[in-house]
Amino acid sequence: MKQANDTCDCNAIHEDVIARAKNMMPDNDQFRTLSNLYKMFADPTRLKIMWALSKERMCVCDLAVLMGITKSAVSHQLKSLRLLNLVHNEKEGKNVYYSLSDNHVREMLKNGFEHSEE
Amino acid sequence: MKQANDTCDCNAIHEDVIARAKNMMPDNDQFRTLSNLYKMFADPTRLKIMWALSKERMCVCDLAVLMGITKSAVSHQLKSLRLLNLVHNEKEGKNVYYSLSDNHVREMLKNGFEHSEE
DNA sequence: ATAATAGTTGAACAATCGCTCAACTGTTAT
DNA sequence: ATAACAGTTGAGCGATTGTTCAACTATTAT
Repeated sequence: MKQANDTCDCNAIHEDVIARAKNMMPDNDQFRTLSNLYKMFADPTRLKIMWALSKERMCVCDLAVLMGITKSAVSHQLKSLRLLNLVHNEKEGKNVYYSLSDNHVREMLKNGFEHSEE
Repeated sequence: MKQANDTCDCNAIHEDVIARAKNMMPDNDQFRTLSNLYKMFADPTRLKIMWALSKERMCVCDLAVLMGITKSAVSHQLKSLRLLNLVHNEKEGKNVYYSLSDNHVREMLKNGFEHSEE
């Protein structure tokens, strides 16, 4: 029996099933990209930040007080969110105001909370 | 000026904003639970496994061949998914067949891929 | 009985993550 | 100018994560 893959440690049991799946399967980059998006929602702090911003525009200090962590911690998380274009910021004097980038993020949050209430 | 929180290192700049948010804010457990759900989607391997199972019921070996990793790695990930009730399994002889638990998971995947194509 | 295969499990390891701390920039007030 | 404050950044840390490896159970075939 043939080994279907270099790194896998077993034989293909249902070759037809595997072939069908392989045919439709999105490429690795798509999985990686999508998992990186979900990663942003996979931490309570970031989730809380996004929830807060979905309600109202806030500056870094507001968020820090609300979450009970340092400005630095908030800023680090905001940077990750910014890199994935989930939030954007506007500087006004000494303050930097953050808000959600678009309604898609808001929708993902809403769906999530609706599901978790089921 | 008063320090609004023990662990935070700054003063409340917009107390009204913070108060409003605090009022509506889901409790920490909800954020934690929801982030744990998203965590399952936050890894390329698990994402691929769920995508595959959204197409067809598969045994562990099928998945291992399809992903090009060991049965053990697949099994570990399936355990995490099982614990959150995202997949369920049926033993048949030597094989254990996995499928998605419900259409909600399928929908989350679909939404994700649709968004990542934008 | 024995061997072979499917799958699970726990230990171990490298890699990644989230936070704190300290140092820094930039803006405002004195 | 100087001080105070908002925010960012990078190093460092403890904790978590994903994988491999080896040992194990359970089922099937010889």
